[in-house]
Amino acid sequence: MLTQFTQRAVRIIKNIPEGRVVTYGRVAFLAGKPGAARQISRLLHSMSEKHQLPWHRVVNAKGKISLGRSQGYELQKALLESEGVEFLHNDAIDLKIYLWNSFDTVNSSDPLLPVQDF
DNA sequence: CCACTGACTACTT
DNA sequence: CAAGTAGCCAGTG
Repeated sequence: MLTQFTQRAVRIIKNIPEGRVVTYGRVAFLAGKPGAARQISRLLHSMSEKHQLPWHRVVNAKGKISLGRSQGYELQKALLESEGVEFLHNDAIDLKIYLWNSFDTVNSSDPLLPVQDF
């Protein structure tokens, strides 16, 4: 039996558009449990295959990939780059450009329009 | 029920 | 910037 939080998180992750990313904390926040970022990683670990989640579109708050080299770092980076996500010199993604807010697509003609943080 | 573990985060040194 | 700390809470045993 999955918790409501988990179900919401799964739905949110499945809605991340191609070429955009979200942070663990953001997913937790949108799922109703701010600060429960760690549960998202656990969720991805155990359910990404079963629910066909775009797990590679989830990165940490620094805009970096949290996977180790032996855990799929290269694969995640390759998948993101194939969707058009660009990495900076320090292997980080510019969240001002690629972070998906779930709200910024409504009135935006440009999907890459920078989102404001608050 | 208790203890422990995370692909995390924000805050403080 | 690096390192430490304290929250976080679903799974697992």
